[in-house]
Amino acid sequence: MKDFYLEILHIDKQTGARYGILHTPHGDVEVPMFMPVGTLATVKTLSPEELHQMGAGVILANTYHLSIRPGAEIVQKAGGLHKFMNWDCPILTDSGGFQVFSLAENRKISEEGVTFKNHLNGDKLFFSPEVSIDIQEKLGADIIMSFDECIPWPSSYEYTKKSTERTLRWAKRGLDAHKREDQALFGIVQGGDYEDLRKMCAEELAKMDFPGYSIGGTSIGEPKDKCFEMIEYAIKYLPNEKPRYLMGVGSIDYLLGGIARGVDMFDCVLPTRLARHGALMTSYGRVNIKNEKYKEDFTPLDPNCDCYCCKNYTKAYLRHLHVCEETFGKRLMSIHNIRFLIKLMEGARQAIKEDRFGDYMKATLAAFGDERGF
RNA sequence: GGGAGGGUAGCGAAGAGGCUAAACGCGGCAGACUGUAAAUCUGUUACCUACGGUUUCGGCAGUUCGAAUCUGCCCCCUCCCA
Repeated sequence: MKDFYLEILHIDKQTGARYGILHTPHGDVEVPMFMPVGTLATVKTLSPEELHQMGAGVILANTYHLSIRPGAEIVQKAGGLHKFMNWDCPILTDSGGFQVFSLAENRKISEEGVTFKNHLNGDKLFFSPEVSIDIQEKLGADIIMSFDECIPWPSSYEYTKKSTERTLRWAKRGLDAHKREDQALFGIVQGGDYEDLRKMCAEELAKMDFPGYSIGGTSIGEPKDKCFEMIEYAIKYLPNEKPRYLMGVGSIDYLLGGIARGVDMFDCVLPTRLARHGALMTSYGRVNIKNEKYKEDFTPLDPNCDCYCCKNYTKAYLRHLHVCEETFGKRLMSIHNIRFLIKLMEGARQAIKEDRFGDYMKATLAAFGDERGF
């Protein structure tokens, strides 16, 4: 598809991080970028207008969840996801592969696909590579994912090999089933933390010539160095000119570490979930807004932040809203956390363009001052 | 004045002789969260010089090896009838 391609404009001399523009049918976005997650066709508590204001480029939605409610046909009748949810910029849908992992108690995997017992009423729900592609074509996102199995960590070599080979066969089947010309279908690199399996998977996917490649099976409880290894094992064997998407990563250290290793795109529920739970990412570290010490703190959450929340409200007010379980607090804090990550990316892009991404990473992590990086 | 029912940790509320420093809920405090079954989940919440010790279930006095639980008196609250 010619509407979709990555234009790499600069490579950071310190780290090899990439700056570029991703062209999509719904507009161009700069990378590296962070994509907020709107599983059910909404980034929880936020409006599209707010997301635009924060500088969000692409947002995610989920195939498994939308196929249950409201159903792919309804979204299709609505005119596709963009119209349905009033989001005119690019959308990426995940294939349901993550649910193979997260809903593992209620599913059975076979060569043909995965039979879920749907988490709402126990109905049988069969997902194959073809079914997932069909649903994603109906949803109509700009970027769609191959149906894979997100393998738990740790997993045995034998299981990882078996599953990764199956994911590869599924990728091929999805590719064959995919018809829409205005959607970029990404292949997903699995392989656990085994270098040879990651290599094999990446090389095989590269042969299939996807318009983009995802790195899956990370940020599911593995240690940070493992995650970075898995990224490196995969990226080494992926074509340079294609976009690389590290799935499910959203903490500051992982994001910066991913960029340094050549990742272009990230998504994560972390900023929105943390926000709803009163945990905030700031330039000086993590803030748990419900802590008593903020009761009378009438200063902004993050003096270095330009978001609507930080410009207009105090920590004491945010704490009050959170303690009272007021929805507005969740919105304000979601705005902040997402804006924080998007701003982190803006800084990263600028640093790459100026060949100082390594310094930027070091300084940002030092200022954050938390080993955990979120 | 007569009758009935009550007083348990910050609040609500179980418990009706030892397994009870006292269930459970709320509130408080703290923590977790990474391609969203998450506006969710976990820990903690009498006091202390804290792998042990001290003082508790309206008050006082008893019964008992042992009492929040049984007895007596007192104080207070709620409801009904006058």
